[in-house]
Amino acid sequence: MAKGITSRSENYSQWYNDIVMKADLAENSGVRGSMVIKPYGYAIWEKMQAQLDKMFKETGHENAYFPLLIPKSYFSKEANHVDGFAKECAVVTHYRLKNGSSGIEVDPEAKLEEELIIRPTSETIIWNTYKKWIQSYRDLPILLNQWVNVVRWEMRTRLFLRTAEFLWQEGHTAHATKKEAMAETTQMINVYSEFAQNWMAMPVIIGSKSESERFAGALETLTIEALMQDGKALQSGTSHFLGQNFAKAFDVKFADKEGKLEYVWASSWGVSTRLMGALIMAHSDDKGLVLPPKLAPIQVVIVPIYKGEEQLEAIRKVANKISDSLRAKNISVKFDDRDTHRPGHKFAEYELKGVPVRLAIGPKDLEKGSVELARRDTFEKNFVSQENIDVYIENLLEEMQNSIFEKAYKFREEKTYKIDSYDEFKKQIIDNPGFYLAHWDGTTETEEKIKTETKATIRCIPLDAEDEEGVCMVTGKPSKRRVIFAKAY
RNA sequence: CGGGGCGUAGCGCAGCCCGGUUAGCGCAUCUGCUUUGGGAGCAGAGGGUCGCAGGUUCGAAUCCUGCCGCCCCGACCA
Repeated sequence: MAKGITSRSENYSQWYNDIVMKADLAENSGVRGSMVIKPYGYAIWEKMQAQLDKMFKETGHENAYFPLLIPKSYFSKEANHVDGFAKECAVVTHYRLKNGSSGIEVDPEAKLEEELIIRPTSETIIWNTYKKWIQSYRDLPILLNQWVNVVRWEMRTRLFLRTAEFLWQEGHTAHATKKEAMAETTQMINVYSEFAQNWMAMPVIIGSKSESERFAGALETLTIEALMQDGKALQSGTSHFLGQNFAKAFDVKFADKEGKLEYVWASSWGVSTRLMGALIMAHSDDKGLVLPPKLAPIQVVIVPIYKGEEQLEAIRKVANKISDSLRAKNISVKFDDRDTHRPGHKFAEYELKGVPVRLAIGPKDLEKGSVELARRDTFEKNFVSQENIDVYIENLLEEMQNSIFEKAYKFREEKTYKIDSYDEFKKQIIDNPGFYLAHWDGTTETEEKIKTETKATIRCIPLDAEDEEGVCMVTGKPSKRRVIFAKAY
């Protein structure tokens, strides 16, 4: 029995919190909604970052950095964009403190002429900059990304899933044609999908957002949607086709080959530390975190079981040899020879932290030339030979990566239903949450009605959905394809 | 911002209703010995502005007033 982890069936959100805390991923800070990401949690994020960054660069993008503080006036330039973000902006109004009667206070003398907004996203400051960079079609495309923190003053926050300050990357591209900007938007949602599925072992559905769920200022929002173990959907990454909205707002024009002035076409795309939440909820169990091997900071841990210094030394020799052979294959290993904790404690701890493979080496193994190998995802344990164990583990990690994906995929398939009756839908979405494929008449009113009555929203209109003639489950009006409804985080 | 709950040791809590010696318990920490193939045992030790400010009282963690903070549920959202 895991010490102090609430089971999923008992209280899912408590289970989630317990994992985050007990696996040492993050904790709340003194500021509501702002979290401290602890070393182990940050190590996972770094692995995600490294891979995504590589994929961005492989698709021709470069990294840059734009400032944290954005003049308030920039926000008023794109009407939809302001509407979307105005309610959740942190605003800097002063630049100095002083000693007052009741301690340190804001110096009223030091009021800013123009207030500064702490970026909730960077379209405005970036397009203000692009204006200076773009004159001709020869300056295009611009393909930039930045890894930064942003602040959105959310009313209710949850570790990783929704925090007031979060880490993310935001890509911002500028193109000469609509076609190219659209292609970029699609390319990047595919990059996210590939990352989610191949690295996070998390199946996702690619789709476009309905108008009401679209990014503020976008003409089209593509999304990857994943299903969590409680049957709720998590939007895990988005890629936006911004049309010429920001170019118009910031007056960014370029001369095309004929010398005609045209507005620039844009895309933006991002994933955040919310992916950590997705990773946790997609795979973990009542014993703790389950990590796909490709994102595990420690892939193999070796726990010695010994009596006395002499035996530990003998085990250390074997452990070092195994570690060296694994590291030669780029597999991360930790030999935990702490004398302050007993083996059982360590076993539980590494299960909690989701280390994929655990080796235990004791006197029996020294005799037999074996090790005890336990895999985190299935809890299977067996004794394997020390001979060629590096090859064995290399294959095993790959198998686990696949098997974790398969499990999540199977779960999603089991929780995906076609539904045609609205009455049935209302009942099922509560009793048996999951992805519901239903016909919808395409109107915001119907979408709104469903949201009010069931709390379910349209997660996306899947890109690969087959055409299927049908009628809207609410209004009976004609529909050409099914969309995905679910309750969402 | 509306509804509910809670602030007592690093963490989790009891005590408060019904005021009364030195404010307890579990986990964690420290020391020592024994232990080590699934979260060790025993013995001892350290650690508190009882959220803050007033008030009532001979006496306040406990009663009263005000303030602050946090958590949960809703509206908002990656």
